[in-house]
Amino acid sequence: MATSIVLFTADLRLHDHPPLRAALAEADEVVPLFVRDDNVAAAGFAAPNRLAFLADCLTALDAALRERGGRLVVRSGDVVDQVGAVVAATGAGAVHMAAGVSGFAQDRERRLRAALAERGCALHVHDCVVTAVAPGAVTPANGDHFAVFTPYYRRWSQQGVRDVVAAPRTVRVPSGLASERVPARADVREVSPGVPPGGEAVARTRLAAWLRSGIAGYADGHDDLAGDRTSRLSPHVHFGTLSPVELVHRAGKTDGPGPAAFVRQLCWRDFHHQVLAARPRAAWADYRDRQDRWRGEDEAADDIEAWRRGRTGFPAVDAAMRQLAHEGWLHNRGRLIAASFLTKTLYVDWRIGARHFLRHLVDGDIADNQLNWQWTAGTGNDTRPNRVLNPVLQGKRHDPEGAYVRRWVPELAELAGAAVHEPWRLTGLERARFDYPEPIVDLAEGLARFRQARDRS
DNA sequence: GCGGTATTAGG
DNA sequence: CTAATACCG
Repeated sequence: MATSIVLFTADLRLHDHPPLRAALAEADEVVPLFVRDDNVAAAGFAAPNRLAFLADCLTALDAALRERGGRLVVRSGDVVDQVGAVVAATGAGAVHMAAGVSGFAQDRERRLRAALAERGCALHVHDCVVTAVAPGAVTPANGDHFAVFTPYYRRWSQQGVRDVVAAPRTVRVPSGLASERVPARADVREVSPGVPPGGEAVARTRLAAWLRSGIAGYADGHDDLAGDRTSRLSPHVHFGTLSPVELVHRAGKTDGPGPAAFVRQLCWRDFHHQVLAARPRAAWADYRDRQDRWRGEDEAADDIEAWRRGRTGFPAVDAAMRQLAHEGWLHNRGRLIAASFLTKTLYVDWRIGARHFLRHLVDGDIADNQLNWQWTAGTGNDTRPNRVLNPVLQGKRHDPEGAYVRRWVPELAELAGAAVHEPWRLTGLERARFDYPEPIVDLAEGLARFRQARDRS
């Protein structure tokens, strides 16, 4: 009786799952395996908010497998050792998994391939599970990857995506195979209070609601901080409880600017994945070295601490930082404002900001987070690397009524309208009533510092 | 078919 | 300012 293993990583779903489909097609019994990989924690990647969401995803995956006659097998340790142990216990002839793009994922694939070859077990790595279009599937004429988004977007759109694969009706799992208890969200401590529930069922319900009543307004509404009119699907896409291929198909079914803008954002995600796949070092090193001499933890300790705590004195920045800490999620416009302020105005190393975001974001993704930070810092793929976002103007433009600031900065909740964006304009007596910090930096001085630093290069 | 160069366009 | 491509010798 043939047995295959499906190693789940960032693809915690049963719908549109080619590795699972392939395993079921070739084997009588399949081991759906998740390894809580020690190396993930060792790489500093095990943040409470993500662990809590991950626990939900695994619980839901186990439940969905049980509805189909199977179950999830959970192990802990080094992923290569654990897969090897399951191969030894079951005599499995093949392991199926999704391709990853990071240096971590590429290394994991290499190590698995070598270890499984010794056991006479095949490793099948499937593309288009984590991304809609595989990294390297479209390339420029002279190069291994696209460095500018728009040409990539054109080619990506022409390329199209593979068909959606149906979820299996039954999954037969070998009996007697040891598994740890599936982790529960309650096991995780120090989770932000607003972290949403995870899991494929929740994700699919949310997707259906988004397609029915959210996506049509996305082109107009995506930058509206207070309106909160984005999909909020990013955690589900990050953990793979939603398939980007399925998202492209289902969002693309309807015409109009909303669906097109949404699919374009999915393309941004693939774009960053193909950059990182070709340049894994860009996770922590400048994609383009612009000779920046960023300020670090020592030189800018007070500024960095104020930024992290949401006490910079710039309401739009502080609202964003507090939303991040509370929800483990942040509106995209809030990410841009907070990141531009740290890197361009305070001239602090983008890695410090990227690390803080990774500590909190449920959707914290090595490709998207790091390359978006590089984009903002001007070391990445922005074609205008010197762009600086003014946090006051950004606040007035994207939160014109000030409702977003009042929601997240209660010290300013009594101020009406757009006045919340400039609390320093109040008279001394009024200001004394609000326990809110003075701006930690003069925007003009910050701009001058940045220009001076960049002009040296 | 290649390498250099002009053109276009870019979150 | 520069990637990507169209163009040309």
